[in-house]
Amino acid sequence: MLESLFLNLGQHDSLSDDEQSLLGNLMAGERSFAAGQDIVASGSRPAYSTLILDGLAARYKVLADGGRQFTSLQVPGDFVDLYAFLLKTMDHGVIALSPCRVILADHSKLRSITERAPHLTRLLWLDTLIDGAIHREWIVAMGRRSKVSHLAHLFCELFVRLQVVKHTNGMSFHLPVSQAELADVLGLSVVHMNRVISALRNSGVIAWANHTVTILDWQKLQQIAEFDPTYLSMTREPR
Amino acid sequence: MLESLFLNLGQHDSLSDDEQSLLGNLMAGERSFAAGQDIVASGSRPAYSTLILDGLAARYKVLADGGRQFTSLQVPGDFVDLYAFLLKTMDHGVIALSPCRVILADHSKLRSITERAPHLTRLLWLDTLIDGAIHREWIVAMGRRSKVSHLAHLFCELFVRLQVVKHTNGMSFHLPVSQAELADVLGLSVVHMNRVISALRNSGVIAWANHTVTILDWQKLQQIAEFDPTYLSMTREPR
DNA sequence: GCGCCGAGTTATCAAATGTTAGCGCACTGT
DNA sequence: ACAGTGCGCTAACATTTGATAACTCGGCGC
Repeated sequence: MLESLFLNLGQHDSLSDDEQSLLGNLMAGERSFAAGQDIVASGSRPAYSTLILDGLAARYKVLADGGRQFTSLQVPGDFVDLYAFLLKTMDHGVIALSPCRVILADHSKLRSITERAPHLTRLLWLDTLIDGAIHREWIVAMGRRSKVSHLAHLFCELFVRLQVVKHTNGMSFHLPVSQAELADVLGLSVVHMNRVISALRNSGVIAWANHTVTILDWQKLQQIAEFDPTYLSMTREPR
Repeated sequence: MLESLFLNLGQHDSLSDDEQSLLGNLMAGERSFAAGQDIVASGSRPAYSTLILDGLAARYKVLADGGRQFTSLQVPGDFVDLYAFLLKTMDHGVIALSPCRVILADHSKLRSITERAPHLTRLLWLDTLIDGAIHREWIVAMGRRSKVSHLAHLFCELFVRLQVVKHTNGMSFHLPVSQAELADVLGLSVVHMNRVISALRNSGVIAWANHTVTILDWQKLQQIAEFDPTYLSMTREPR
């Protein structure tokens, strides 16, 4: 059941049997959320962190004028709020974009991992660091890429991340979001989001229908996005 | 000499004498960089992480068309690349925006801290988590705030962060950046950056001259920015 | 079968933002 | 004193992006 977690953490360095059982022991209490439901509420002080087993979720903040901005997309094998273990208070919410199955990690058990399992601790720390690296890439995309390039970059990132946890199907992956939700990822109006999507479609590098994205020209998509996966740290080495 | 590091880490939870001496032992090898010099090069695999003792630095990426985007600003007491300890390869550069005095932390010594000092490890982890929280706030600002609000938010954030390490002077702080550099923070053209700065100045909440920002109306600046410092985790509690 | 409703799409116009160019001022080196 | 240079600032115009509205289409409940 924790296969996607093992695939995710294990891509960076090998996980010993002991570590896998520590993780198995850590994760307990499966839950389900419907699309649109809050998985973690802004302002709360959760006593556990949440791992996605299945579904798509996102972190978000809402401003006074009602504007919403997603700050990350979370796929199976991702902790959506591992940082809450040390940050304590959630300064933003996490929402299920599609029906989500999740499993919980008690903060007290996480703490005992930091006391007793340094290597596993470093791998969990690394997981949050990659989170940060993705944030930085999003900042660059929002600030200095064209909107088409930004969207292309997002598709590259999602494809690669989903591939790691075996949630791609050939050159396709499931993306259960509306154009309005995607607009809250890129920081655009819905109308302009539609224009950008049309442009990327017309360039012939992707198709997107029935909530499924198909990459028609991976080479060219990467070029448009100037995609360099270094920031995802997808190499196995001692950590 | 490590006072700003102690102020920075110590604001979140108390640092024992043992932990302070561990940190003292960790940090060695002072260096200086001139404004405009790279402190860490993109693509490198540093064997140590860098702490700022004095000066202002920034992480950045450069795109193919020459566009540059800063992804963070780093003040005294900040590790500019603590994550490189686990991420291994730098996917971006770090530049000195003003003359910088820094001190280094060997990655091998950092690793031994994770093996032997769990509480200090958690505080260092926390430091990188706050980094991530700041990134998320920047994403929200870039995506959904007006440009004036974005700039106001940046000033709020810098003021509060500099206050923690005692680098403010009343309601003023030193900000040794040109408008062109600031444009690379907000993701704007230089011309538009100038318009935004003028607008914020004309609203009477800040003054900015001789590389010194003075907050004239802290209340109103926070309102314009919708600033909520929760994300900076500035409360002292067990971590 | 019928109508409602959400999502995608397009058109039109307005506002925000970028580009290019130029001016003035303070600072610097000669 | 002088020219050169970096930086802040402004103008004029082009392009991108947003706001509003309307139309289509398919799913879904009645």
